[in-house]
Amino acid sequence: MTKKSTDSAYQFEVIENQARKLWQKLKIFKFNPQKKQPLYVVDTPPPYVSADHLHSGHIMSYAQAEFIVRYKRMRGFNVFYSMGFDDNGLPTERFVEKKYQINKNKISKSKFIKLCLKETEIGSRTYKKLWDNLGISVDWSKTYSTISPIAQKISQWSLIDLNKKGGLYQKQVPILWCTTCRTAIAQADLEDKEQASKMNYIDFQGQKDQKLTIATTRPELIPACVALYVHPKDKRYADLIGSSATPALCQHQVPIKANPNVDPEKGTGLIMVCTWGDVEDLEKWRLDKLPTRSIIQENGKLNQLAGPYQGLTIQEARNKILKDLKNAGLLRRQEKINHTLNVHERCDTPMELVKSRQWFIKIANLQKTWLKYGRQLNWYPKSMFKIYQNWVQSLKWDWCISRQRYFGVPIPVWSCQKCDHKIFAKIKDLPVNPLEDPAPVKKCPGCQNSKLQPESDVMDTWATSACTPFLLRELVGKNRQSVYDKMFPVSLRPNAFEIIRTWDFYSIVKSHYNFKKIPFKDVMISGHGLDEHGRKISKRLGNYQPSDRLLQQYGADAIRYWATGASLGQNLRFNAKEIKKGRKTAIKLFNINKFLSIHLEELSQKHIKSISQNLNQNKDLEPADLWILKSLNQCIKKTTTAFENYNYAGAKNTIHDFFWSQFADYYVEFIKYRLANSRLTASKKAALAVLYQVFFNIAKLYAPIIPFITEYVYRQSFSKNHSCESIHVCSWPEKLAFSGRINQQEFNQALAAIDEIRTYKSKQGLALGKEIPTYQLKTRVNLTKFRNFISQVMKVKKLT
RNA sequence: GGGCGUUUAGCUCAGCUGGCUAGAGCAACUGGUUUACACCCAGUAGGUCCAAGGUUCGAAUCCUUGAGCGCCCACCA
Repeated sequence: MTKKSTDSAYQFEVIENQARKLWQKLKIFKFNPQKKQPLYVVDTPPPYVSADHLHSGHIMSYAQAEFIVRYKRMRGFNVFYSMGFDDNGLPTERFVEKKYQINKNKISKSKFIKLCLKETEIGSRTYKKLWDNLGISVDWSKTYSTISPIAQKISQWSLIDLNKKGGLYQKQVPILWCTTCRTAIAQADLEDKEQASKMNYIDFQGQKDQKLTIATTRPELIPACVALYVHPKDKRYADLIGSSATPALCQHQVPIKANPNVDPEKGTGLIMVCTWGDVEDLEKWRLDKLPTRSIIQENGKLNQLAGPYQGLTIQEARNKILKDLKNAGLLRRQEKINHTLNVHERCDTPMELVKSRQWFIKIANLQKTWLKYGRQLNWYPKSMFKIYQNWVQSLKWDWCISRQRYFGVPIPVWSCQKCDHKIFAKIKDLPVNPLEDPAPVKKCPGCQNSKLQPESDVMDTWATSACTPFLLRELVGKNRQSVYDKMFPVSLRPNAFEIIRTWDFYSIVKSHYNFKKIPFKDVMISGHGLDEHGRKISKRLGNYQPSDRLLQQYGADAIRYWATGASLGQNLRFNAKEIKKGRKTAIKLFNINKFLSIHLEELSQKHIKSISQNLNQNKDLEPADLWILKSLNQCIKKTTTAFENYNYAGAKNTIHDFFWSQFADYYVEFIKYRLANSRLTASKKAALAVLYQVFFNIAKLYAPIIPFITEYVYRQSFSKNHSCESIHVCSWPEKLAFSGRINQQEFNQALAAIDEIRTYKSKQGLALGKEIPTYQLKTRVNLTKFRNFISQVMKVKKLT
């Protein structure tokens, strides 16, 4: 008993460690495919292992989804909750390049891949530790990584199948290109970035020595100019249509054409079309079958067509040509402007259009299909469908899935060098790497040529992660056929809003081609974690605390509690006070548990057994008991509805109100005088039974949100009388049956009377427990019924 | 230019399909060792619910218009 001073205070380290060990030992979260209960399959976003700065935002979004997982588990679902890691593709490669200050082109492929694998190993360990500490209830025997053989196999299968269904093609076209990463990229990989630039007004040479002024922000593309355009009704230029011009500092001639899309108001009304400066150029080039003068190479440097600018980078060429134009007197004027550029989200490099041979999945002209699927999903919150819709409607390009990179899933194809016939790998051989493995046939089935070229490109990392809805069941295996079949489509896809246009959208694309089905039923979208000022958390700003330090400082329960602070889809500011509120809640539960156990200690096993029984036979319940039970039932109903709608924030608010304002601050105070009786009266027994039942249910309601302290409470006070190994596999609370009726309004008057006396004592500077001889109530209350109750609770000898 | 979200107490936010005097936590102030808890308890003060108009017996809540903030998309000659 000398240890009492340390034992009697709440120490989250001890409590949380105990719970972690218990869950591990009992394998509470292990998926059991043999269970009869309905399945609930969660398609958790596999985090990029290359994130080396985990912060409150990561904690927030994974915790929010996990509240639902724990709730569903208690609801009796057979929950499948696995964790994957997304470790292939550009994010990882960029991370490795930055960390080791290298460039993929200056290191051997095998060395580079080795480094990538090393970093992904480190990354996944970091994440696993964080998730364990946070109490993310994953079945760790069901993990995958997107570079693992099983993921490669499914990803390659999906692609081959998609090809059979006509969704795949290879083509040499101008494509979005990143000159830093030296790979093709997709529309979804672009990001907006505002940049200061200059609008340059430059004179081209017309046929009759006229000066034709064009405006451009990209003068380095002048050597790539293939035509000039005016609006057909623009009087200023009407006589030019059909003639030609010579771009500034160039020798070649370009035609002057008319197109109604040209806005006479913008610039000079005379525009240059280059191959290819932007999407507009591309359209006119296609439409009018213009010649190609492509000057930007894959490495971002200019080629021989650029003449004196050959070998320069885009920026160098821009500076030099502006200087030359100025010297030649062809630069009329410059205007400073701010414009938004499309940049590659991984490296901030402005996107270029470069002609290149790539693999595509057909998505661009199927908007209606994608919207149809989108409407079939249950979006939580509903408004997130709009983001999806918005994106689908803005699709311009087919999905370019080939990347000229190293660390990814290979495209499982060989091409005949003679007739370009495509030979796909055999399904039974997957996963394959065409660069290392033999082709499935010796000769081209088309022309009998024996020279087969292995594909060297890898896939966009999203092309693999988009397969997770049908990858998860592979972790269970086909020998569990009945479960395997039911695991797709999955029940829930939880993710942050910024990957709706990538992960969610691409998953729908894959699922459409491969199965003609929606990939998931419910989508739960989370917001962002922000810093305390509402700014986006970024490594560059350093405006965050590392997640492991947060956990050490506050404990997992407290931080999880904070994560309930944003309603679904909303951003959440970091707020240390809100975390402390979580800790206070844990402390309160800890202390009430202590209060309960002190009273349970006095009882015999037989009596404890009896108070853990149903209350519907108990004839001794008093008004306060009935009031709290009725209130608990309302709380259970409201909390359940909230969780059913993925509204963990509403659930928390409901439980919080009930627990603090009604249970802790009132009910526990109301029964103290009954418990103080040294004899085990019927009244005392009733109070203990209600205290026991209500507190048990509160612990269960809180369990999905603060799993550690609730597990502690369960082990301490309830597990002896209930068969569940852990509170997290106990059944979710349902409406309690009890005998007796209560007039809620009448009882509310008694509560008002108690408040009145509390205020009086407080204003008099009296302790609440101080006995006062007499008090005259102003509140109208049925005293014949409640005199004894009020005067006992408030220690008033004579109440009138 | 288009879309989405947001605006409620000093701060961070709840307020569902319109209905009793608009709530919580923190901060401030006053008081209190009360047999679970000083990591506590009780109380006090603090709000033209962004603005204007409309619907209604009644609006923080619904409609219209506008403003501020944040995000996404488009344009970037």
